[in-house]
Amino acid sequence: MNAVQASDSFTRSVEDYLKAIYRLSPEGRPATTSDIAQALDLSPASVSGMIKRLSEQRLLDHAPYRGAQLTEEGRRVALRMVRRHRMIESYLVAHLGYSWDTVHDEAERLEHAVSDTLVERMAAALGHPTSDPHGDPIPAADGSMIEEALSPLSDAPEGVPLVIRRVSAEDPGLLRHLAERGLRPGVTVTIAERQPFSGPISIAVEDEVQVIGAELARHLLCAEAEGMA
Amino acid sequence: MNAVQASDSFTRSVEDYLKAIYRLSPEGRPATTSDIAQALDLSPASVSGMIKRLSEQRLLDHAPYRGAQLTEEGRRVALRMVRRHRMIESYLVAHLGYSWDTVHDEAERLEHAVSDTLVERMAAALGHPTSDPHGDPIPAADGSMIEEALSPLSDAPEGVPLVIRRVSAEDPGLLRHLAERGLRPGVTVTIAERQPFSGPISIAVEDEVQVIGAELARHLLCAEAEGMA
DNA sequence: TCACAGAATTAGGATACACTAATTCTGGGA
DNA sequence: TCCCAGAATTAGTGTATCCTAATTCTGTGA
Repeated sequence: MNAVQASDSFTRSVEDYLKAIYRLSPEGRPATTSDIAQALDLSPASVSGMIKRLSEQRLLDHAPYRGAQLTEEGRRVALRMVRRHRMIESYLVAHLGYSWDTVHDEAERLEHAVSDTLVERMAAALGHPTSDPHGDPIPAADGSMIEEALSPLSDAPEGVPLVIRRVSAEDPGLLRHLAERGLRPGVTVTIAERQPFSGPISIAVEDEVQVIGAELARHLLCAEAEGMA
Repeated sequence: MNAVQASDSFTRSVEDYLKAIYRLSPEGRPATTSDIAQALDLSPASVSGMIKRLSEQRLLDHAPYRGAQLTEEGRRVALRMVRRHRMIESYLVAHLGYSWDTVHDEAERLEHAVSDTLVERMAAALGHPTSDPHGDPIPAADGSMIEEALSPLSDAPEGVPLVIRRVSAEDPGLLRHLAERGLRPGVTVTIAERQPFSGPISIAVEDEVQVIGAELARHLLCAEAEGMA
């Protein structure tokens, strides 16, 4: 009862830092102080201070001027927050009438307040989903997560049927725009024609042809449509 | 845009103080520093300090050594917290499998994190209930609340059919004990016999006769059973 | 190789809230 | 009326987190 955390209670700030660092280190590479500061809208000086404190608590590994990366324990906490966030989003959309463009902020606050019990009750009510309304994978309670390799629609070849699996965006306006066009996870699309130089892309979406910008297409992460069943 | 709050965001501590003071001033009489300290498990010195700060924010009226009472604004905030707490408890019991003895702590944390939108969505999902699983009245969104005059079962006359309306207790063990005996809001009971000197009370509960202590009976708030329909 | 721009850290302060210890006030008996 | 026990407040600290300003480090281009 010494090195081990009393249980699992961290301040809201600590949870936010760990989650941000998790998001900023895709391959476990260290996250920089300024990236963390930008992600959390704090000054770099504040981030330096917090990194030092979190290192002392063995939630981060940190060599001065070399960025910070999560320890095993830090990663565990971060993944728990990600699970909470995505499970809460899923629940609010499925049972309380939220739309995917309005659910983020609510989840952002609730994730710090829910108990593990509540998260598991929501999971059960949803049938233990493995992805959230944006298609982002939900880590399992043990921290494991299945990450499918996906490519942005902007890079996909013409003529091949693709399934939108994830929509990687938080901006409500953008999400609403996509929803209005039926561009959401699970939908099958085929690129009809792509203009060169990152120009607009014509896509067939469920019998309709739409033209979208390359910028938008970058947010749509797809897999090749297969028999699957 | 000066005396008026930016919007409606207070710290968790502030919300807890206001809620506690609300509960401690049934008739708007000032709550004492030591009562607040006891309710929140804080030192009286800390409470003195916070009372001063809340007075400056015009959430409390306070004359030194004379206790604190809510201002109109303070009362509004307190009632909003009470609504949240009771609505959350109702929702968790109705939709997420919580029992009335385990729901309090979860609600205590969530009430600081939910948005008004979420509270109203839960209210709608529940059909706008006016009381929570313990029978406590839920203030309306505008702060109005119907409080029925009730008397404890321990004081009720023999032979008169009574409806349990509220169970005023938080202790999980006590609540479980009552639930096991079918003593919950909405149930009709009749006192068969009362022992003198605060002795045990025999009651008929839905065709069964039970004997409970006067202490327990004090937590059961009842109204006379009437036609009602 | 070395200076310098930009990144990171340290220094020094502020705020919110908690605590213990010391002090002050209030109201009720003698 | 006056004293004193208990309640309340003030004084002085500590922790967590943020900030701005000053300083230090790192890596890159000449």
